[in-house]
Amino acid sequence: MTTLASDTKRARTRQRLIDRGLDLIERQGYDATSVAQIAAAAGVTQMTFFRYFATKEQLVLEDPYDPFLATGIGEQPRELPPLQRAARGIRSAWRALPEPEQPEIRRRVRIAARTPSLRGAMWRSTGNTEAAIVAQLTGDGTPPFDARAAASAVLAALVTGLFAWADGEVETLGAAIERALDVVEARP
Amino acid sequence: MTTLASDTKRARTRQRLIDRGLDLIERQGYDATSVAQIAAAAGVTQMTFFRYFATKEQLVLEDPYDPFLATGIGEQPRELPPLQRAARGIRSAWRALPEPEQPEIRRRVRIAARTPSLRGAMWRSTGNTEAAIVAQLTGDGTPPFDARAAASAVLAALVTGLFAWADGEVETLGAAIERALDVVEARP
DNA sequence: CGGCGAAATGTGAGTGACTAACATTATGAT
DNA sequence: ATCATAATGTTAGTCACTCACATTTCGCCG
Repeated sequence: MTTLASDTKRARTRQRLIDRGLDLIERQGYDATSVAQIAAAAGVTQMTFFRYFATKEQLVLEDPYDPFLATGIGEQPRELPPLQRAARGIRSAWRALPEPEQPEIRRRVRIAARTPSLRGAMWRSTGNTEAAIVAQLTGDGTPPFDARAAASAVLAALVTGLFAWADGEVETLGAAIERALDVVEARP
Repeated sequence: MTTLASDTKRARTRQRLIDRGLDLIERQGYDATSVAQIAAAAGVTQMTFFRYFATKEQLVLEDPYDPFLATGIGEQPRELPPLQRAARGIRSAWRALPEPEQPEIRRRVRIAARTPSLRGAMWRSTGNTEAAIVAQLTGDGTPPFDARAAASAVLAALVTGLFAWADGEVETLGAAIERALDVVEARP
């Protein structure tokens, strides 16, 4: 069992699928690019593609989200309503995070932003993060209904910010996130 | 051109597809129910199904949303931040609306809430409403980025409320919407 | 160094959503 | 009764995705 070498090969094949796949999709569009085509471009079979990615969507939607975003919520003052606690918590968690490698993420997000079917899928892919936020909020005593409403609202704003960033509307990923959170946190 | 009579037949076939389709899906689950099965149950061909519904999703997702929800936003005071304007506007538009026929909507929403692939599709199906809200907000002078962030956040909370209602967690549709808006509007 | 075993990949057949071109039936107005 | 048109059917195809089974690759151990 040669874990190291085979892991290396696995990783290489996987990366080839991603590189060739994103290339093709950027050139032709997501819907116009077939899995067979991507697999062929990576020198591999359709079947192998599906051994690495359960669906065609997942090639693009390596979710840029992270349940880690929820970790800052517990530290927020309890007097704040859940929406503010979530927003502030995410802001502080984000600031504590090292800048992620943006070029790859940006390719993916730009594709997702331009492909209607993927915009919906993106929403679904935030499921883990949403659950983590909800768990933090309910742990603080927020009723589940309110926790879910607040978590989904904050994440929706974040996704919107991501799309704006991928479109070049905002300079940096950080700026997009901060601004999206500003909108959510704004007080009358 | 017998518009009236043929429209009647069209409407009947369509309704048969909806009734039989929702029946089957409720019993077997969305993924386990094939279009061919639904069509057969409605005494019709697969091809005919697709002449009435572009996709299988659309049988369930006759969107319960309505761009009409955006109409109340213009009346909100300009000093409010966009998130509050959107939430208050939707609240007043909703109150002005006659109670929709809930049983049918509830069937659909319950199915959507239980089917992961449909949860994502539901998000996409709010597109029209979101655009209407964004238009209202930008018309009031809100920058597009902020308008989109606020609109998506409010709608996300609304969808969450809808799901809770379909799950029986909240008594009435109206209560679910009001409460979701409460969470979004809450001030620190 | 030669073969063993597991990981990686391939093959072939099948299902189900969806599309397009073309043929057929049904229906209501004249 | 007839005729245009709406409604439906037929057939054949593409593409995402699955399953069962066969084959290759490759490091490791005797």
